[in-house]
Amino acid sequence: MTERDIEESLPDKEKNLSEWYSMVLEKAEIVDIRYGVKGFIVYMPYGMEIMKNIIRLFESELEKTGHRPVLFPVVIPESNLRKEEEHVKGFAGQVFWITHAGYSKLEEKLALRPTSETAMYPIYSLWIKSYKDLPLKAYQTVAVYRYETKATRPLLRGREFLWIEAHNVFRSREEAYKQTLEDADIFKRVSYEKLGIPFIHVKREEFDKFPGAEDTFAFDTLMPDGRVLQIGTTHYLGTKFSKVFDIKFHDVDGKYRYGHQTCYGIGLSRILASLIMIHGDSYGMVLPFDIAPLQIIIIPIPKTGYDLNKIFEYCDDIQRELIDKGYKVKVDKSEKTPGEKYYYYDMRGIPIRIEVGPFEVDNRRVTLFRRDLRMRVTIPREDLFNKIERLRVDITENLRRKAEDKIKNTIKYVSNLDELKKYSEEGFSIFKVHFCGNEECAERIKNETGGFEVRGSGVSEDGFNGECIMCGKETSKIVYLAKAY
RNA sequence: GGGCCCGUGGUCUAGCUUGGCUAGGAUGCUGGCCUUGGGAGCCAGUGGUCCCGGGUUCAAAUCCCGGCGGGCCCA
Repeated sequence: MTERDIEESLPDKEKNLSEWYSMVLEKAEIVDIRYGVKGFIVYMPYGMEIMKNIIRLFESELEKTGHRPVLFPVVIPESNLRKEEEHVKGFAGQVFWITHAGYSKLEEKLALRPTSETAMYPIYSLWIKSYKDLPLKAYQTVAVYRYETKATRPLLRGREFLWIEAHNVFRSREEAYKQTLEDADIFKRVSYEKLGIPFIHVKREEFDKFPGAEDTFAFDTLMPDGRVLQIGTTHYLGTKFSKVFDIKFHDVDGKYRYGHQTCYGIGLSRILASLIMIHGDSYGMVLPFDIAPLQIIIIPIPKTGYDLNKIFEYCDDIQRELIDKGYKVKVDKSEKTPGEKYYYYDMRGIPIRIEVGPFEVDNRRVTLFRRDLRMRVTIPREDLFNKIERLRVDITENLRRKAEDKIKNTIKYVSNLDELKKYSEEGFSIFKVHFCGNEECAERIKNETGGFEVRGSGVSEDGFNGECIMCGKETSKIVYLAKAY
């Protein structure tokens, strides 16, 4: 493999993440931020193609695990939204309300769903009669609306964002709890394995739970600036909502019981943002093979005095073979120079490029370039398919491994604030500490460490006895601390 | 929540402090020539509610007030 010095077209991602991110979104044509309403953005075709591929992966896993698709209305009557007390309190400040229609004022205000519990559960109550109707597992892929008061940022924090929400009902607490683990497993199979986005799986502290939940579990990933980003959550709701919305079933023993519920949120917009920021480099995006809307681009390289059609035919032949094998392949025959095409497809993260000029045609060879490592190799034409099969796996694995090493190497256990400060200055950005569980301590930690937040305790991680890093109280609870988006 | 910066053809931007010329440039786009192994070059053409509203003034992209939108930093 060879590598040359090539002019970069973006600011250094490590030094100036914000600027880098804005430029990639624009240059790679992911989103258009000029819609003109704060917190609302337009997904451009290329961004939406990637998004749809991400969605397909999650939906496929959800359906494999018995979830069925549904679509509930975007509007929620005020009276429904207000039924579960803690839930309302949690969202009250960020609900968009429809108060008028045409020339008249609505008798009852309608909320744009900030999340769909209160839209779905009244209907769940009608659907569920018997234990035979359980478990009920359903999901929808929709946009939700939250009037964010913090600064909005494209894909990271919007007032409208895409997610998948699964809402399940079970006979028992045990079954529901098992579901929260299945949710984590789905997240691992897609986010980690296919997208190469590693995450820490944590149980949020009492004071940090989803409004109305008994327990909240979250998936936090790491951004290149050392801050963590919540990209998914799953909640055990217990019977809090089922009691309020009357979701009860006739059990085998003839008694009526309330369903145990879970809900699962997959932050699609944020996952796309993570994908861009975690894998990208100074030439733009780098996409894992399986979700790239275009996986292989073939660039013909004309030469004066050499029959261009011969080159095109060679390209077409390669394309035909690879399409037959199931890849997404294009030949760019436009009249732009090869160099300009390289920049274009690099920016968009196309995993593999094939270059075909007189040299390749005359010697029955192909030149391959892999986007993730930016390396070129020339191989015999017959070896192409096998090489691509190998790269398909290698590229995604390489991206995943790099991201995983990064998150693993930034986690450090510390037993006091001085240590935290010291290691933080040395570049560590996620800390494990003993923590008593009190919100006051969490507040003090945040204030005294320049913004490190309690993110919760690692799920299925072993603990040991120690003292709360803030108040010194004896505890076996260990939590993650990190600065967060 | 607090602070700072910004808004000019499709895109990026000069001009604004010190009000006054046909709003200048780059890029893109269209046509042509020439070219093509990491963003080529030349020629011609195309493209503007200077974010919105109000005010000051003989005169506002420029000054003042308000709004909307975007970005950055801090909590």
